[in-house]
Amino acid sequence: MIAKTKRCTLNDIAELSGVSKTTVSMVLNGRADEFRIKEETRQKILQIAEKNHYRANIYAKALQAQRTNTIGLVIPDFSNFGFAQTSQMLERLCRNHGLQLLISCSDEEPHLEAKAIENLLERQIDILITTPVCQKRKHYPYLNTIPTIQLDRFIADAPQIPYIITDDKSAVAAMVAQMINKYQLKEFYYLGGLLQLTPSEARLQGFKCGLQQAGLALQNDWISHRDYHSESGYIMMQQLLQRLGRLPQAIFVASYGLLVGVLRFLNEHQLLDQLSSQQLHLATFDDYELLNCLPFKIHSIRQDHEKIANALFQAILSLLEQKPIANQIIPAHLCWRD
Amino acid sequence: MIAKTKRCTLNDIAELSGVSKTTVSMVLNGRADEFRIKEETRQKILQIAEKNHYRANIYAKALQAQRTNTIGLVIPDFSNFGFAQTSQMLERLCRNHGLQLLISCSDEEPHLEAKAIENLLERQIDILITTPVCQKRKHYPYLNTIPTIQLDRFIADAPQIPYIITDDKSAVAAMVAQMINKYQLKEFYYLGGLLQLTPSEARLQGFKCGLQQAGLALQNDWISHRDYHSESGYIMMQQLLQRLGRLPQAIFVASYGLLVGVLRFLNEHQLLDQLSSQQLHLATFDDYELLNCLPFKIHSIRQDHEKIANALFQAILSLLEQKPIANQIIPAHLCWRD
DNA sequence: TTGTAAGCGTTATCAA
DNA sequence: TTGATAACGCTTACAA
Repeated sequence: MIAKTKRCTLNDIAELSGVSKTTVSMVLNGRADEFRIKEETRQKILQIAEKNHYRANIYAKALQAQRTNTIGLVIPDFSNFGFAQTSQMLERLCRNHGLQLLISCSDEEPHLEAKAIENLLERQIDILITTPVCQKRKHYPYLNTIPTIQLDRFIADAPQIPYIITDDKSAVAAMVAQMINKYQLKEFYYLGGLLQLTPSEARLQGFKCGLQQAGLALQNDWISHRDYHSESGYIMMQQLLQRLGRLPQAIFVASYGLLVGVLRFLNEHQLLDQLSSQQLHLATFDDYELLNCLPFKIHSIRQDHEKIANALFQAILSLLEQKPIANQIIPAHLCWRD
Repeated sequence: MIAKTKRCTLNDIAELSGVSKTTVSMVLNGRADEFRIKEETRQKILQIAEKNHYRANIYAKALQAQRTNTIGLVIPDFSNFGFAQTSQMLERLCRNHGLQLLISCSDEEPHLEAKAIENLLERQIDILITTPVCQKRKHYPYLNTIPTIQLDRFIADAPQIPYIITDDKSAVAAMVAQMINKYQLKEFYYLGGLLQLTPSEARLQGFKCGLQQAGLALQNDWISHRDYHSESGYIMMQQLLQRLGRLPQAIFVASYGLLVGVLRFLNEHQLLDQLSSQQLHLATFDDYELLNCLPFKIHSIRQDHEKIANALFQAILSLLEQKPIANQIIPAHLCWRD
């Protein structure tokens, strides 16, 4: 808005058409039939509204309807391809249904997350979708205040808050077990991210499961954990190599970010050709198109962001109708590159 | 909001404190001094508001203030790292200043763009930031209605609408010229995206400039153009190879998406080692961390998304104060990998 | 078939 | 130092 030619309101249209606000409101909301507005009046109003580019003021609407048709979404990171995909699809779905998605970013920082959520609550969002940064319910005092859906992760001690996540565990287990069999692996290392996040936990569990399924006994020093920055991938790879004094037979990396660090390390130490010659078998969680463009094969696990977005949207619709929703665990796809 | 325990309003706080709405409003807006509200009253109100988790209804506020403190942003693609970065930083800046950024996505489709913008206008955004998909002003009839900033591209026949873009031309020219000198190039091919977009045009101009600066005469068949999908990179590379019957000496690729296609082609045809052995020199617009992890060197150009976001934000502030703003052309950085 | 009036939660103006 | 009231633009009982 901001100064400039004043917007045209319901009242303006009413005056121009020589009828009352009520009539205009009914016609413009497609309830002309319901109230048996004369065809002639109807046409006139429609025409005048059209000509004047009338657009209802949603703030007035929200105020009187006591509902904003607005959904808040807090993700850790825009530049994370997966969250970007999910957000993009969800935004489209919402928009097509007259809902406005407000996207914010926590940067994995508790205080930024708190600020983002506080801001969304101020904006009277009808529903909150969040990827919680903290693990305890006590960090989220507003939880009873607003219908909430957890995305990608969940708070351990809030069983009544529904979540929509990827089935990390099954996917990792399947991939790990199959790799062991296929390559006759005698050892398998694991580089993971922040263990307190539920997906990290699930991926690690999947890894252990996979070993078990394939009958390979887990050794203590196979598992490393740090955070999800690519730098951590670099460091873990470096430490692993120092410890072993040689390249391991196989490594599962828990995220693409970590993989980038691992690759950078291997590249800087001229070890990438060990990958090409299959001396080292690499697999990663997350899938990127670039993995198809490398002179070595890295298997990957692709989350189904479309399904996730759809599930989120269905959940939104249910909540808006006050219906309860169930947790959803969306399968992931194994991408084999041979 | 959606049913649940009714939110607490100004009125509620007023009744609880035994004063009028006016007083509460003044205190809660930090204007207690201005109106010389008694310290005692002040404290009581603050306390009661605090205890009841009072949050002002911004819809009521917007309605009465005739201004929404809301900024609309339409980008082509969330999953594009650059746009994601810019959006993320801009969102943070806006939020920290009490502005709400509404992010939408056009998918490079004119009709989706139109819908997204229409939706934002309905939401009474104060300012629109857009990456226009179409080239003619006539596709954007609302342009006089709302203060607008163009991001990354601009419409040719709308010189009065300010834009903020990267200095593609200079960066490409510098990189191309330096590569020619460094590698003693006798030929240089160019794979570009949709020519009607202003950045494509600028990058191509930069390429031509670079040749000229280095004294290399442009040949007709050096330049190919398609859209920005990775598939196009693949196809252009394929056609180039067919045409030449050999690998060229050097190629500049106009975007990371195209580069992915090019690499996929080279990989599928076992040509990547030509890259490692510097038989083929590759450079690309856009910079990704993964380029540091490859067993071959690809030079790149990094846009300064932080500067762009900051420039956008400054422009927003100016426009909100009704001040005019100037076009901005932000320098890019050359990332050499040797 | 259409109009009147109240009310949604704020803020601003003016009065007390 | 504080309060009453109108207004923002819209929807919806209820009235005509």
